[in-house]
Amino acid sequence: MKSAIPETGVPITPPAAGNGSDRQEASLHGEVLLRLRDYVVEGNIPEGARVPERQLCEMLGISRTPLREALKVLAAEGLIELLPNRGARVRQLSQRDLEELFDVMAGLESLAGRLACEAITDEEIAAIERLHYEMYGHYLHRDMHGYFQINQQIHESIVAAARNETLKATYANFAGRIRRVRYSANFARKRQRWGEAMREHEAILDALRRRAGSELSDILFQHLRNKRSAAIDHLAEGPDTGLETTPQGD
Amino acid sequence: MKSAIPETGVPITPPAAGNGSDRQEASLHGEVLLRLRDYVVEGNIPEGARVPERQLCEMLGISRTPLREALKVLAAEGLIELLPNRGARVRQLSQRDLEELFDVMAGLESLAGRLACEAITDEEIAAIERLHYEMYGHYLHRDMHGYFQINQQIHESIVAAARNETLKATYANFAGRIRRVRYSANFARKRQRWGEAMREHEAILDALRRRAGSELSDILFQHLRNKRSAAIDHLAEGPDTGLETTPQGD
DNA sequence: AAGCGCCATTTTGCATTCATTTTTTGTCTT
DNA sequence: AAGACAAAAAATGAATGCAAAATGGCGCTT
Repeated sequence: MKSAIPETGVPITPPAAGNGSDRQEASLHGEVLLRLRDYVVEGNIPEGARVPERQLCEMLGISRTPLREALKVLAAEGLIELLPNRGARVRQLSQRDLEELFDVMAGLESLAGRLACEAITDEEIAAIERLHYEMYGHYLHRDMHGYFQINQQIHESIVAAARNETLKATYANFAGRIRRVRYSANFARKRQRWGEAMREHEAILDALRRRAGSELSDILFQHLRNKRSAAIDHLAEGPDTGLETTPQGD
Repeated sequence: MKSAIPETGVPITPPAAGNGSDRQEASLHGEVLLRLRDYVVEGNIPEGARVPERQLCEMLGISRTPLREALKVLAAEGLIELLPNRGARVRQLSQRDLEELFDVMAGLESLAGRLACEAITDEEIAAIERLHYEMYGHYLHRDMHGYFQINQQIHESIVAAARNETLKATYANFAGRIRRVRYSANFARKRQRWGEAMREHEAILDALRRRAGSELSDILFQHLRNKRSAAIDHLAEGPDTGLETTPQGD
């Protein structure tokens, strides 16, 4: 019995207990869903690894019914896949899958930019500008971790400015799928892309200030497309060289 | 006991029976999922209506376990919503929700157009041209039904040409959510939009022939945006006037 | 007669149990 | 010793059972 799951037997906090995390979810299956999703996204389960329900039940301290409900949802979200009679496995993403995901993400951000131009306030733009300069600081200090942190915040700000909850939820879903790969592959952006990306970000800000919707849409798509190439290339080459590090990013 | 569901007690065909529809799905919950999704999308359940599990079980001839699994998935897909301890109801879409959905659809089609330009073959373009002329015929004959049928095929062809299964699946999901509203509201496009839409379609074809990705992206977004206005306006005014008819369409 | 509160019924949420299917293990044959 | 077959063990899929919450109805109060 080789368990694919590293033992972190932390049972679900009883519903009554003060929920440390502020997201309350009365039902058990809801709680399980949130926990399992994070667990998978954070890469705690190896790709394609078999995940016996029983083991997850013990780990979460629940019965199989709510667990199976959560698994079905995760499968619908594209994080895992359910082979009939053969259990759930973490979805293995081919290179092609990743390319597709990146392109859809690019499309969503592109849309977000276009919509943002219709509704964004000057204050929001100012906030993004501040983030931009903060990121520039990280860039100058060669602080990749800080850089990607801010980078992600910028992109999320744009999505938020689009004023479209449906888009936001969809974006979050795809971001999760990709993040899962990031965590496990621990891949980095190329150094050489750094300066380029900074310039692109300036163009993004510029278009945003001018509320140039379709222009921003174009820039964002290309920006993400470039990232896609870098990321995919890196994955194809194999994991980290040790020269660059990154925990997560945009 | 007022049932929200019109009685169409057609139990699920036993797994052994020759599956008339070619989509085979061994597991019961999978079958239930497909059936229920169609059932909801086709508008058989009134908006916001309460749907007792028991009743659905009888209708489908199964026990509650697989049904509940299917409900969770449908909730994740956004078709229904599950209130804790208070059952499932068909998701009620506010006007704002619809606007958001249309915008996301516009973004997805816009992306599809952009990607399609990278990979579409001359044959595929020729096929779309044929559809276009066929649609033009329906337009001349004032045949709205035929018109929308072909219209939908055109948009689906573009999505198919994008060569992105992830995008295609996401597109299908949102299309389902919107179609549900279409079925129940039975709303129509304005007559006045017809000519305009035809012109836009010609521009789409033109950009596609030139493989002008970002241009096509722009045109498609605007095209869908215009439709959005027409559709939302119509919904706001209230259902059909009787002058125009439409079963479904893009 | 209208409003409020209590109790019965229904319904949901989860655990447990049962039936298949898959996987593993052990043995036998060659 | 290697491969194949068969039986045992385990895992999945679905149904049933049980506790808690919600809905509805009834009587009571004012």
